[in-house]
Amino acid sequence: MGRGKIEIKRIENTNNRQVTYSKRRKGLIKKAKEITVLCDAAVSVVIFASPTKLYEYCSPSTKYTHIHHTHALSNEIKRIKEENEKMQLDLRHLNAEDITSLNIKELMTIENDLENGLISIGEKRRESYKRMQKDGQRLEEENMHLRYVYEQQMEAMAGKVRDIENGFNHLKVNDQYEAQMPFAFRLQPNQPNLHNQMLLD
Amino acid sequence: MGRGKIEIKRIENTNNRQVTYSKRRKGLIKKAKEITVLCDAAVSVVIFASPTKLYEYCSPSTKYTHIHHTHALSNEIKRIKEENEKMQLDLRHLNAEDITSLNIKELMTIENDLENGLISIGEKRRESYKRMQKDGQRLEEENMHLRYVYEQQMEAMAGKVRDIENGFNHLKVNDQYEAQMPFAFRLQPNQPNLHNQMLLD
DNA sequence: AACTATTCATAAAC
DNA sequence: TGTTTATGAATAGTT
Repeated sequence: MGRGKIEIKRIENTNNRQVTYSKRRKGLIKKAKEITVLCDAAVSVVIFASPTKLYEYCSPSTKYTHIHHTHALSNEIKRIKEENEKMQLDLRHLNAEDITSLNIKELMTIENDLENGLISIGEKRRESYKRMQKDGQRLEEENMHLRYVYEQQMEAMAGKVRDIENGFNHLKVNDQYEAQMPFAFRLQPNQPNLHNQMLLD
Repeated sequence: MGRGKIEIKRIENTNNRQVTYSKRRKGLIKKAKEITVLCDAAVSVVIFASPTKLYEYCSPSTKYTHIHHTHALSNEIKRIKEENEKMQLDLRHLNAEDITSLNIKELMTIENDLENGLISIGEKRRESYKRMQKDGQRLEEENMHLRYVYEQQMEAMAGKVRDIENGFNHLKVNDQYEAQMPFAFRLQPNQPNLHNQMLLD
């Protein structure tokens, strides 16, 4: 749409390319805003123009969603890791002490059996203990599954967020662009462990 | 542009809004692609139509980092999965062996302790059960929390997972996201009386 | 940066 | 949902 039809391929003339970029960038962001308002959709548009210029548009709901998700995901990942450590400690604790405790009970049961001629108590306790452990295992499995699926989310979400962040870092040449960077696409900086581990390859 | 000029405000008629959304989404992404090619710019467009439907466009230049970080994250996921598997093994070990780990030597040792009045059996046993009960409660609470927090994110991001799996540079135009919702979030009723079952004596 | 001829996107209708 | 078409919007080339 213009004085003549153009083929969609890279505009080799630098000046023309810049001019077209400015015009189309403006148009693109205008249309993003329009669809946001007209259709109640959450839209984010991020444009990196080489070499140093960035323009972006985020609808308010997108911004909120991204901030919320990013923050929530970071915290949840951290919490889950801590929880894993705790659980393992608990498990070791169970191994170390409860077994002994159980053995004591068994002994006591046997004593009781010997004294009173009863055999049901020990069996009852054993069953109860088994059931508790089974419940624990079931819950662990359930949690693991939840985490697994959740991690797939993380993969998609955090990867994308980080890409954009890296893209910004890569292109950024001064603080002006830092200021332009949409807050929505920054990972929360208070998760250094998460950050490092994620970047390990 | 169209049969008549329209004001840029939310389209209240649901059907009209949907139609306009489809058309303009298509147009927006087309223009994003065009500016990418024409002007050598990196563009990312993400559109949430509803919590469950997501469309995105990433220019090829943003693809690489995306893939890289997705890969990096999958390693982290792998690590966490292994961690969880370990825990499960520990629990199985507890189930399989500890119940039957009573052996004569231990019995003799404990018997000896009993004879010498060194052990308060009842107290130890109560502590043991209490701890396991607490552990079960904690796991259940965590489970509920995980479900609560993740379910919302799942709904919002399930489509994105599909997008990542299928490739990064395509516009998805099907509406199968709901059907592809992970099974983890088809909630099954938990055993409601776990705590009661855990109680003994 | 403006202008404007032209193509393009799309609102309404079907 | 898809197709058509009249119309307004976007913009390529010009100044």
